[in-house]
Amino acid sequence: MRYARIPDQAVQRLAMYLRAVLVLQDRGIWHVSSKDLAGQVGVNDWQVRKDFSYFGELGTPGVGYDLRKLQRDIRRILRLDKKRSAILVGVGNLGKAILAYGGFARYGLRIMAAFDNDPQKVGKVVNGIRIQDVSMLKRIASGKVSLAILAIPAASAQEVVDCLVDAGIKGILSFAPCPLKVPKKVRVVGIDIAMHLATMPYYLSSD
Amino acid sequence: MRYARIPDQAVQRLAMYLRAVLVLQDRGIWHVSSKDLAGQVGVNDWQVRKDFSYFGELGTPGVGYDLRKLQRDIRRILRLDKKRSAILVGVGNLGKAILAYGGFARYGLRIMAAFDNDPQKVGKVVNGIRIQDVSMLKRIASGKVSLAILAIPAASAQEVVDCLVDAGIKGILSFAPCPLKVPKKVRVVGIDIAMHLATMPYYLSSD
DNA sequence: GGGTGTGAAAAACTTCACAGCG
DNA sequence: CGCTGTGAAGTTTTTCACACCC
Repeated sequence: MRYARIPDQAVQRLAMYLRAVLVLQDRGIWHVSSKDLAGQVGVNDWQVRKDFSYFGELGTPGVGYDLRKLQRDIRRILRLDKKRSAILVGVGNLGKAILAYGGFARYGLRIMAAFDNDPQKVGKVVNGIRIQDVSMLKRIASGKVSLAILAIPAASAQEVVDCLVDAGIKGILSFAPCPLKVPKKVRVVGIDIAMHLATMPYYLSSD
Repeated sequence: MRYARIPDQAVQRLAMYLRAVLVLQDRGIWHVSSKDLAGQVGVNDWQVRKDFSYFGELGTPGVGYDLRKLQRDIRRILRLDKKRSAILVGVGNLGKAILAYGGFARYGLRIMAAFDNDPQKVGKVVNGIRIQDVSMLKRIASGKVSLAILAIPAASAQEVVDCLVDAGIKGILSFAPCPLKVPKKVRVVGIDIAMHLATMPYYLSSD
């Protein structure tokens, strides 16, 4: 079963396991069982083992998982074992928050450039990064950067995405509240914050 | 099949359909087929029809969907047919971005209070909302507000969540990069931005 | 005994194909 | 005829139970 198609959700959970591994290691823990890890993440122990089994034998029967090895293994699987750069397009409130956020580093990710179309903002430096005009997007050294974060309004999103695709970007994390059209080779993950809040009332038991 | 258990994913897509309906209506369109709507959202036509069929007969055979009726129906299904208030906890960069964002209104949602634990921030007014101390969370009129947005670091997240649960909050949209423990009756949606970016390299075909 | 790895069963979700309505 | 609504088939994902290893 090891080389069968792997569920997307298993990949998502793998990232959650990595997050948990880092937390446990910070606490000085060296070793976990699938049950411990499951508890930390909020899933079942057999789910953890099954997810891992898609990728190989990561633990030791009767013993559990060595956190150092597990961290290395998950990083390798998720291709986070080398440092990667991303660019940010849109330095509004959300864009600034993303630039200021230090949480990417632990996954080996770094924002190395920021773009905006507002002449007022271009040239300014936010968190050590000089904001460039969006017209400069065309000049991204293809292959050097494969990830982009999109924090712009829906109206201009598709236009910018087309530009990013031309520039050779392979993965886009978009906060624009709209669907985006890209070639099949490009992966888009859309996070529509308002929409996420909007689905909650459905689940509210009463009221 | 109408009253069987409805897939979570169908509910998520329902919100996407609503988003698309609003866009189409803005364009002056009054009427769509499942195929048109599917194209707008990026799914298949039969998926649209199946999703709708979980909730009733929303369209007219041979004709399609009336956008005004469809909007009303989806709003009713998602329980967005009355205005709701949410509170925000954590007025850092991300919290400010959320306060400034105007996209909640179209779903009938409004942020009516903001809280932070930083004395420097308490008392200040951001986007017309005065920031209160987190200790005031206890005084949220239970039942008046059932949704909360959490934009705080992982370290204090669980503590604040416990507080929110005590205050009667039923749904939490969390940007804290950690799992949260809540009673089963409370719904938590966690968005870990860095983790979403971190899962992308896995899917990058080359490099 | 304690704990992993995994085939097989069960459940959930998606896709299909077509009856039937306007 | 065009398009919806939906049972049934097909596929994916989760859950289970247990063989097997330390």
